[in-house]
Amino acid sequence: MSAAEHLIPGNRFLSTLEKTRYRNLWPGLERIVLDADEILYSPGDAMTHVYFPVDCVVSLLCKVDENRTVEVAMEGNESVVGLIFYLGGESSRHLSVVRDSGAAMKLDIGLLASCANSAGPFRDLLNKSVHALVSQIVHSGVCNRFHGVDARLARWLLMTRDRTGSRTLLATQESIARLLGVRRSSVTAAASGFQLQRIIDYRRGRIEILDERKLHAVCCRCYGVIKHQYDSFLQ
Amino acid sequence: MSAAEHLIPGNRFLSTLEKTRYRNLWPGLERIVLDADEILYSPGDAMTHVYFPVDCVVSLLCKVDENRTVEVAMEGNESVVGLIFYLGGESSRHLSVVRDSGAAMKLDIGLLASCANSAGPFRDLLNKSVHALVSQIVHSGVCNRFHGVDARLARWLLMTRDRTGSRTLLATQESIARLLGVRRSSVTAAASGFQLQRIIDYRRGRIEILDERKLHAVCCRCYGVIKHQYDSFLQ
DNA sequence: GGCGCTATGTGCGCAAGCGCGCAGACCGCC
DNA sequence: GGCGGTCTGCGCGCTTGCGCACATAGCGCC
Repeated sequence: MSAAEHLIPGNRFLSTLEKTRYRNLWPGLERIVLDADEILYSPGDAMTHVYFPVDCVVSLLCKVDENRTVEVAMEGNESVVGLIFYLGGESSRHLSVVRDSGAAMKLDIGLLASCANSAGPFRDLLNKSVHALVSQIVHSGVCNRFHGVDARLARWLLMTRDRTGSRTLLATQESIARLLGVRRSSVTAAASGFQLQRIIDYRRGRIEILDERKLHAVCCRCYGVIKHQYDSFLQ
Repeated sequence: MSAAEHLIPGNRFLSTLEKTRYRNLWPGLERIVLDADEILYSPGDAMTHVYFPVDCVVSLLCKVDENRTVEVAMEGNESVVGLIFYLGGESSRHLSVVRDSGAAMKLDIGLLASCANSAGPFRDLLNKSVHALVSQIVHSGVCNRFHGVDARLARWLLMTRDRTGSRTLLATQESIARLLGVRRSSVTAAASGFQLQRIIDYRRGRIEILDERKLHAVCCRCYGVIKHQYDSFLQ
């Protein structure tokens, strides 16, 4: 079984690339499993690989102060993790951590660089991915600044759902609060409200989305804007 | 007089590029003056040029709602305006507006693309510029979310100062408030405090920085983090 | 010199969210 | 079955910043 057959239902970047019949990358792709809380890149670390998530979710984090580290972007099956911070040199300046464990394709950064070296569908897709991630970062920042906790929690749930492909998410209110940069009790309040409206159901670190339509209604437009950026060029 | 002689004391990207003896770009560079409030890119517009600011300042803006549009990044002599949003295709998805009028070098995007097509110092610098801008966007977002108006105003003043090269800035409290995404009276309060401490002096749209050291003390670390990203690879 | 526009100063009530602390509830495990 | 750790519910006072409105002051212009 070739690498291609593995990844068709997996990472959307690779699926899209496949349609262009571009195959230089495939011999270098290795399927692995990423565990939760695994640190992919840490500021100053040499970057040796990039990752194409299949059903894991990776958080791009930014340290605020000694006890706060917030999520500035969420990467999953639509993304190439590590790409953007590879641009500036061999080392990362940012922190990427696996939030939900799952499968991913791993690629040596040397092969990535040599394939990206010449113009073509691969480089085009990489550029568009950078663009989309930047848009996500912009809109996350704006959303976190101007929208209430309810809307942000809804966006977070929907974005996570899209990336794992599952209506059931594993996350405590405490962990969500850390990522959103709010108090745990603010998440409790929002989540309790959602529970009452039968939008979600949860118990001890397990959240189930019951009514996606209502979730969209609570959510701000940021979700749609971010999603559209990816959908516009990915399969 | 060649283009080179013009730009040595001007745009830091071009100055840094000049040291590598890379000169393919120069025939295409045209010195122009950008006026305040000029819109360089608007969502959906075709992008035909990029700009290397000399002493003008360009705001990258994001629309929040009908009556709010906030600044997500500030670009000046350290930057290549338009680069990042050119990556994803021929049209911009974001809004770039000239905030402070001044000189800039203008370059056709076709020439940019053909020069960036082959590996070399130019492409390296472009990549690092993208990286630095992304870092700026990340830290602006975090700063706007977690830090008080005082610290953010101080950061904004220092960043603008760095880009214009002048201790005197032209901006009303109203315009600053719109960019920071806060009420005008919040800016008034912060600015009045600074005035009392003899950090700045202002009158009707004209702000003078009196004591840069004190301004640094009020400011959060975000300023230094963002600045370091650029200083680490630019002359 | 006076008019008018625009920039700045200030006050008020209000809402969201913070930091803290504690109580209760759930679940795994021995 | 009982214990302990973790996750969730909730209450308290407090700070920051919002939205609005109105008063004053500086500056350009005729």
